[in-house]
Amino acid sequence: MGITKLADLIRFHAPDAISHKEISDFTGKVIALDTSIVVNQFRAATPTLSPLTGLFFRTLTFLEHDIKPVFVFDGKPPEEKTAALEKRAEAASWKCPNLTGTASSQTKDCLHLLKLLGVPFIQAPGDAEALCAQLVREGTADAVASEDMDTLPFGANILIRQLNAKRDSEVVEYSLPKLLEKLQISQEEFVDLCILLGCDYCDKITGLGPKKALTLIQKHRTIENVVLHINRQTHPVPHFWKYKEARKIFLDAPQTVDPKLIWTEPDEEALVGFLCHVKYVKVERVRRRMERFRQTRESKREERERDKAAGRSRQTRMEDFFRVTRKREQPVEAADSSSSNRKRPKST
DNA sequence: ACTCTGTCTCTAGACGCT
DNA sequence: TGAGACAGAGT
DNA sequence: AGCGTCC
Repeated sequence: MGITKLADLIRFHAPDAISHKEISDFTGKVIALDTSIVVNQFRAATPTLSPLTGLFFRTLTFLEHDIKPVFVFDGKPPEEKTAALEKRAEAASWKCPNLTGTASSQTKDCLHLLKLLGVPFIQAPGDAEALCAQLVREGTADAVASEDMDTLPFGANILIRQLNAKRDSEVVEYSLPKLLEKLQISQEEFVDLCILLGCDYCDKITGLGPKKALTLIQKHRTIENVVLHINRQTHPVPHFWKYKEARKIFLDAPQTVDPKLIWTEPDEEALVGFLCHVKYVKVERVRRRMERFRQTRESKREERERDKAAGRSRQTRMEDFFRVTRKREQPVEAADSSSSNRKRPKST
């Protein structure tokens, strides 16, 4: 579920924290991905067939762009989240939610596939989103790609949405520093704001939506102070409200060893063996994709050689990450400061 | 008027052939 | 599952 | 670009 209406709030109150890019702008970056989100996307898109092929194709596309993905797997969700998970499972189907953190067979398949692709993965102690955010905070990853907004209160500076394998698709980047700057609140205050908006870890105060919650936090800075200044008749505080626990989950980083992330060449023969023999994917499909993969990499390599020979210095580091705006200029100057920054200036 | 809530509806990935 | 559109109720 | 297929 993520944070209720947070995307709307940002779009309306801090559009400058959002920038539109394309996948090639993330060349050379380490991107952390919440595996369960990715797999669920493929499952939702093609309910009848395995999400493995989707994972296979998309990961290769990342690698073709010299993007270094690291897949993070969910661990045992925190106690506070079980209520939300149960409610979600009940709404979806009768199935009991996985509260134990035990790897399903599907998860094992994903692990195996990633291993054959030479892509690193990490088992999170708790929520994958939390660990993704920590990887970004400590500099292990440059950004986290997810459709969920949770990583922002978890402290990930850069969140990327709509990062898929389609050509010319718009990638949406959220900058946490820009967001806090624009809203004029601290990270701690932002966490309180997210709790008021509604998160997975505790109840919310009914009657408070994005606009009021933001105003209240900007005025009173903490949930404790907000509670003192609202009408408790019209906006009753939940009984046994565990907002402090939720706050702790967001702000206290999960302890984890910083693993050395290694990317190696995909093992084509093993991939064919697994995907085609075990999972019955058409051999020719896998082969053809791997062929394209090798060709794309080769041409990229040649291109780099040419650039180096031409004296162009290599792509540098973190700095250009925040400044990439080499898309054709967007008509941002044209009045309209409110919400519609969503124009697509076309595609190359 | 403004804003939150509930309910409804639609959509969702990537490839390759034409 | 989430995200937009709409109707409805509360302030 | 549109559309059927992937498993």
